[in-house]
Amino acid sequence: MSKIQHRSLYLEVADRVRELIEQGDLAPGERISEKQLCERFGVSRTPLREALKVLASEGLIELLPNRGARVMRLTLKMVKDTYDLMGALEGLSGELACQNISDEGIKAIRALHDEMLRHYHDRNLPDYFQVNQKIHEGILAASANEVLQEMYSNLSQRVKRVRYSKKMTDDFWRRAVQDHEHLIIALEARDGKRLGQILRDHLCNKLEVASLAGVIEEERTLNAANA
Amino acid sequence: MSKIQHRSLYLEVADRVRELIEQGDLAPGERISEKQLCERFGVSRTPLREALKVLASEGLIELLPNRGARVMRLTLKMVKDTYDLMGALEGLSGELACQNISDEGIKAIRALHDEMLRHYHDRNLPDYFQVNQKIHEGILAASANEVLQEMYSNLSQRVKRVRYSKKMTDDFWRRAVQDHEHLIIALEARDGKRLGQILRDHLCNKLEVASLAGVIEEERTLNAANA
DNA sequence: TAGTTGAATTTTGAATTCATAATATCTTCT
DNA sequence: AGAAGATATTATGAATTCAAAATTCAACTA
Repeated sequence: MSKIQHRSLYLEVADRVRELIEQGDLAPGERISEKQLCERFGVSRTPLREALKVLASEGLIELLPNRGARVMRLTLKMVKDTYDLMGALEGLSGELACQNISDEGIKAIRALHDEMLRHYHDRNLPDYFQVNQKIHEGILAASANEVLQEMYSNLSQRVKRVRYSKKMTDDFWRRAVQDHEHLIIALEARDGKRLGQILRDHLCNKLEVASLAGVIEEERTLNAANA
Repeated sequence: MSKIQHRSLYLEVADRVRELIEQGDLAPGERISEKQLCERFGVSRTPLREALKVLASEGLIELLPNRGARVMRLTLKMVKDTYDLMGALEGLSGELACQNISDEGIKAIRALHDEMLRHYHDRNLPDYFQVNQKIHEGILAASANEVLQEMYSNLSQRVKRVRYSKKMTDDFWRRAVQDHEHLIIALEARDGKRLGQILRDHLCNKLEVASLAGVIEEERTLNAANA
């Protein structure tokens, strides 16, 4: 028997709009037409507007009084600030993970780490990225701090759509892997302070930001045309 | 001429409900009646429900499908987790503040610090608390990271209503002041790493949590009666 | 008396309607 | 032709209405 879980319409709508923004179907700075989205989703304006309010409080869109909604436009500074914050949160997750993670949990992360190394040696960037992310998510989960996880995923969502920097110099990559070596050592030693420090300093995020300068700049000029 | 700033009704309502929760007029776990609040505020259900959705996404209330809203019930773990997070955020704010704060800014914080010391020597707890908070807010503002500030104030709001722990042992108080001595030294030396570390370890929050165990426990039994 | 069933009532979810502010279109005039 | 102003259209803000789910409460059964 299937459990009948009737989610509210506005949650469904919010999810759909999040997808549209993430996928880029709704461009940054683009005006969001209520009627258009209503027709697209086949719902009335009431649940749509509720969804928009939620998305605004999540920082994904902005609501201009009497002038509708538009997709939040990311400035370079905003993205930098967000990554700084995510770094701090990861640092905390490291400290807490060391306190709470089980021996099996550590083994699981170690396995991911080894897998990641294989992808590194194969120069398989996509798989490397994916496993890398799994490691960070694993530590986050091991922190056993739900508020932390909630905040992190909100921040992550905000900048998700600009995470398309696929260029990664060999030097940066080597240093990132080096960081991860230290990371796994600290984790296995359950050295929370150390792991926290490593994660805070981990250049992964900053690297992405650096290579993002172009992307954001591009957006800026595009939006200038729009406005 | 007065600037006509017509804020949306739902924002006004959200503010009012936040106040009610903060003040304790709406008790944790208490069911929120839409009709009742509508009559109280003199608005229709539409803006009220929009406000409730926003407050839910802020973590202040929870929405049960088809069963209305209730004020979020704080567990001891939730509060602990939130304070851990706030500590991490303060740590980051310290690092960033050292990079961005002006010499005048440092002087201003120093002035607050000295004022706080006077209140400490006078054993004037309320004023001590207030100035203490101003110092932390000042550092936060000096971080020049708006995303950070936004997130911090959200977390702060969530636990605001349990910040009524007025008992403070002499020993704890002495150590808190000691922390602040180190804090101001690190700030004046613009030693970001150090200031960050101090703020993360600053026991102020943990102290409050410790003394909160009672309050929350009390709530738990109350709610058990409700449910 | 305790527990269960089933209407009556209340409350919530969502669509519709109405009012008002913003935008676009059309005159009119220089 | 182009700018300024008036009018029409459209979009948003908020109240109202309608439908469906939950709650209440009385009657009934064991």
